[in-house]
Amino acid sequence: MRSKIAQKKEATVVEKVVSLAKRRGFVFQSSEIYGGLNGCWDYGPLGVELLRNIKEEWWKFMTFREDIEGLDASILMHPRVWQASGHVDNFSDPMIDCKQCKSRYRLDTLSDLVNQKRKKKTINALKEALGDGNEGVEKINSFFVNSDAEGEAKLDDVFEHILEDEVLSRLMLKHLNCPNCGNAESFTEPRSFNLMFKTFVGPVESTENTVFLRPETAQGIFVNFLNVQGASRQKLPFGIAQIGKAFRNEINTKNFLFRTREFEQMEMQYFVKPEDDKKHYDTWKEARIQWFKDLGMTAEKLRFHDHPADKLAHYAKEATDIEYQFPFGWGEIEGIHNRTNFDLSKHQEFSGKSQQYYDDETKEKFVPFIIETSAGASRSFMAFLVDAYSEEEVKGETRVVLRFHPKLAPIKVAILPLVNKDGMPEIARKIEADLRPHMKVFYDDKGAVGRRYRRQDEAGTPFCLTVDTQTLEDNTVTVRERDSMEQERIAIDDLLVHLIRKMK
RNA sequence: GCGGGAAUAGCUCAGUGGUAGAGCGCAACCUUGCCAAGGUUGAUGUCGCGGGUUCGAAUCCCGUUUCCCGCUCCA
Repeated sequence: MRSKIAQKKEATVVEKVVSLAKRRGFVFQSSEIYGGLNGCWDYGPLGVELLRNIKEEWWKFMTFREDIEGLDASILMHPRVWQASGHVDNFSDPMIDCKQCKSRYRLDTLSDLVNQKRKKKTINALKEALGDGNEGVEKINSFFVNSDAEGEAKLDDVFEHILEDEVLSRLMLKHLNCPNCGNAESFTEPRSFNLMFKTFVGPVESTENTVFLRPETAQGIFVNFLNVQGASRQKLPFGIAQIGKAFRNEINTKNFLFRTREFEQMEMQYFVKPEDDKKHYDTWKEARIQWFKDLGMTAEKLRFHDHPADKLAHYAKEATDIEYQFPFGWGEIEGIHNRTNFDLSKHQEFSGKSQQYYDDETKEKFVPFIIETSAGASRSFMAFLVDAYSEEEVKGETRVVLRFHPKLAPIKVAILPLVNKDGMPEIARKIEADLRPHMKVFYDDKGAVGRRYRRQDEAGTPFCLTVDTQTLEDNTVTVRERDSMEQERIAIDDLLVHLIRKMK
């Protein structure tokens, strides 16, 4: 158990990182000069490099192999896609909250929590409040008359009908006490929590022109399954990888980049024979956590969180999250799911187009199973950033270092003339020009060299090259390593090879 | 969506009704001799935003936005 002091200290780590992120140009708040936009963030000069490097490493990991193809699907898709996927239906349920005890209820299941006696009392109270001859009362009476249900079920039926009526449900909720805490008049207005952003195709804002910003990139892969398979002549098992933005109209945003309304996903959907699902699921599960470790993320701060069978999503047979221990607690950075043939079957059903795969060996047609690896690029960014952040005491001063893996570091090498004279700047500029085509470099000749080192530490630059007096004599420079602060002398001619080797 | 806290220079913060401040950072020039510590000069604020009270508001009141924490939610 963590103490309050420990929690407080941990909380400040996020604050420090947010502060550093802004100061050094990793992350800015969106539309800051207008007061910001809730849950949206912009990646600055260093941030965009880090994010690109993360995505680049993922892309190479996924597609530099024989059995995975790349894809970049449109963000806007046919609205039927989201009906087939279940996103439209599953997330349009109106909800209410109890202001007293903070319980949340789905309006369509609220009836189950209210007993007969209470229902009767509530309906009567509603009718009384409306008054005789009122339209609403007549409507309620017609619910009774038209209900096919018998006996007690009839009351349930009517109660549910009232809840489904937009006007009557609001009125009835005023007479219904919270099933949990029993308080009266403590419900909020019913609200729909559809997580998808809507917009319109074409200039007319009408229902039939409504499309959604995708809430996940996966569906773009699923609907292109046969296109990709045919074009690439792949055979099962094979995967499709995609990186792209997705949008969810979250109720609450939270924890810096962790829960945002616009975010980026790195998804790879692996299509397999149904009987091989377990094997591939296990393989990908291990491969994905190893990826984070190989890029320097602290192994002790990574774990699996397997979803128990009774809490699986409607499409999943088996699921796990890769979680990172953020300062605010464990949080998912990637999900690995066995999605079965749910998605392709649904699209087959809704589109009327066969999504079956023909196996030449067994001469069988079937809808493949899908093993999904779905990583959050934005969340990974935050995890890598937080994980890299460190402070240490050096001669009584605090040294702030971002210990990025060299592959992820926004700037790979800083080139520093020790002093701005004796021809050192000229040599340093020459080195800069030679290295720049190969990697992101930064030239700095301002102020004392120690200060320049520290500035690079804060940006996470793994190597600093310093041109000094000895350079003038033997054409070597010092290569200063970020984490150890140790230096070695390397001949200028060997620099490129040396650095590339160091960055592996 | 509910409750609590916060918002003043790029960052960290002081400023309880009377001229907008400090440290660090940043920029220019000088000086340099390997880990943020020399010198000189300089820039930067609608005190989150909008109303109100007041002769006068960063300060008091109301609203609002954003961030953080807790609850809730997270297919």
